[in-house]
Amino acid sequence: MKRTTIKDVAEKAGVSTAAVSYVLNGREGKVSEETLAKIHKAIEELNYIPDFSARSLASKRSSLIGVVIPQTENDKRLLLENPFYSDLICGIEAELRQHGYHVLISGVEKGQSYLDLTMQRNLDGAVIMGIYQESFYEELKKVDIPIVLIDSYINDDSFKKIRIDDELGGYLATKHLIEQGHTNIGLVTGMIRKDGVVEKRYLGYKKALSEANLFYDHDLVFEGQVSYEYGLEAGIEIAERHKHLTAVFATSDMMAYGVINGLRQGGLQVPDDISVMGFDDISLSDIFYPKLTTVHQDIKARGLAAARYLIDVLDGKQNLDSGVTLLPISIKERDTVRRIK
Amino acid sequence: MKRTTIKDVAEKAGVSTAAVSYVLNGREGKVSEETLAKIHKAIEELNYIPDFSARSLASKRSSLIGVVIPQTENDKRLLLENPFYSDLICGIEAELRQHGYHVLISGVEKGQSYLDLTMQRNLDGAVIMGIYQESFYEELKKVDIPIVLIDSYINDDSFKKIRIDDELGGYLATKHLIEQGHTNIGLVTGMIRKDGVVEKRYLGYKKALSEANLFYDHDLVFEGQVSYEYGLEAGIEIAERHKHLTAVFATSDMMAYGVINGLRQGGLQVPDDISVMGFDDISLSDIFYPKLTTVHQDIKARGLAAARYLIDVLDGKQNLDSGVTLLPISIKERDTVRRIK
DNA sequence: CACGACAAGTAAACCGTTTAACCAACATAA
DNA sequence: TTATGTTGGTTAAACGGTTTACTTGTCGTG
Repeated sequence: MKRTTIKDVAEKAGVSTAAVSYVLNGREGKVSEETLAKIHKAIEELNYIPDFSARSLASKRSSLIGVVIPQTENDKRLLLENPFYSDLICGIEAELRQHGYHVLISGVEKGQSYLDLTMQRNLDGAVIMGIYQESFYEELKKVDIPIVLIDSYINDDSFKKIRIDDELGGYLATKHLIEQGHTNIGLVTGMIRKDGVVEKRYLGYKKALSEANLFYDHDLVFEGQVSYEYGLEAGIEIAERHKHLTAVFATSDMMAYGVINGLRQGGLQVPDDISVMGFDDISLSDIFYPKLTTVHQDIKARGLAAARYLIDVLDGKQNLDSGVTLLPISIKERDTVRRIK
Repeated sequence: MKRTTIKDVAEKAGVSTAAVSYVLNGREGKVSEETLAKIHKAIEELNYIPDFSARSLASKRSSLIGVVIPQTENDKRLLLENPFYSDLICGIEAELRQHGYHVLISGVEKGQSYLDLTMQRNLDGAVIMGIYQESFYEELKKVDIPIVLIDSYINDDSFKKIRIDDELGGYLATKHLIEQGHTNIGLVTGMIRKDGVVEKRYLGYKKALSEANLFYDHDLVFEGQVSYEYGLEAGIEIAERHKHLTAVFATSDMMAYGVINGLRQGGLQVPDDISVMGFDDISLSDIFYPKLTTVHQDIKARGLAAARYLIDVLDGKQNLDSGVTLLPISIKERDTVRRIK
């Protein structure tokens, strides 16, 4: 069965294809009320559905937004099991769909470029989650579409960044623990890489310590993958070998859960024996028991902000912006941190 | 800067565009080793990246697979916060990407059709998660691409279904509780709709009860949204008004978590005061404390199977199959069910 | 009244690939 | 020898839109 095309519509309405195209694209002032009605009627009656491939070929606009999601190193699966990313996508997709855009998700192989995909598909914009090698960003700069970075602190004018103040977050979290009387505070964190989220949180931790005149002990920093599994490992080790700690700050909620379970395996109860503080306030943190005290950020709002930015730029309502949008954070007190005498 | 096209490649290699196209599409036996090498060289040197829009327009193939994710009814956000769906997507995306396909995710508005999107984007195939109105499937049948249903029990030859035996799962779960000595077993479940996953699990529950000569009491069936929130609500109510229950079977893990927390709010501890059984074994069930006893299914394998099927059909390695693939399930004993005397 | 400005619409080129149809040259079989 | 494939290639017409440049007709204005 042949596809209904713009030609059929034009014919039925007794106008040129150009006129139909104008209507489809909402060009103001190119068609009279009268022909507009005729065309709408024809579209309706023929049940016309435009072909985005053709549109994209002709116009270089695809109504397609790419979302890059970090993936595990070993198998190449998306890190979607971390609710932080699924929460983000929820916000992004909902907003984009309402504005006529569709979302193409994908991971990026280590060392691979995302440029290929943006060009192959004529992407209109992209949201990049996760942190990549420098070459990744260099490549990406070559393409001329609005791009939002979610996680990266890379200092490059080609990209919009939507962030929180991670250093402040790390600082507030640690300070909160200190205010509750803790002085031996361990840090469980991802790999501390320059210009990474994790590094900033780590710096915040150090700052709070030094401000309180507490000794920074590198042996209390447990550095590994940002994952539940590594948190578990660290928690077990802490329970076994670092019994003098009274609190642990984990730089992501998923790690904090790991830590809590690891501590429990090692015989320590949270918060009775030891306090744990998380970071992110993913949607599960209200569910998981004991309920996690953590640094709150509104993850869905962050997705929303990313989507809005892209939409506004693409609609011409906003100029390309290479700046940083900082979203607020706050300490969310729940049940895993206890004051000590 | 103008885009590098197949014409540039053809020119540089001194052949026709057709030859280049054949190479790009791996057509065997249309080009000699010699020209193949020339063309590859030209592609390499020019750093040529094909335009999928043009390809899709000309060939009706897009290398794009649509994945429909259920969304919440109130706001239109994807139900991605339910790890069941993110786990599925992990499996699907990884497999598809390795075979050169890309994944377009989207929700579908209530009452809307997915036909539009499949036609607009020339989708090569689709995976449908969630359950929709009949008209949704009717519409979808019109389009001539392989489609996999993940959740639906709809009996229609146009679709491939990849499932577990949900009734068996419900049966096994309930039987397990009965074997542990429970006789007053509540059911917390989603809306029981004909041909839905939830209904099958519910039927399994009833079957196990009647098989054990236990009385089925409709008052012990709590029917609401498949969500943590409703589980919470049900849990609270059970703790308040149904103290004689010794066990609850929740038809999804997320609901089970809600139930557990609701019970706790009502002063009941799991599993000491009451046992809880889940269904799905989402990746969090190993993390959440207490660890959930549940009906295990390999969710990622299910995603993988869906992706594989599409790939095989599209590669011509397999015929369209309107049958059902059943994946195995088993009872995963963890810490939320306790034997009673 | 002549002029330009504007509104409404059209014709046709173009976007980058695929692919059906065709062709030449050479090998093979009858 | 002639018909018959096969191999390796080309040409050019789609595919379904968008958009530039152009044509009309109408109106306001000096």
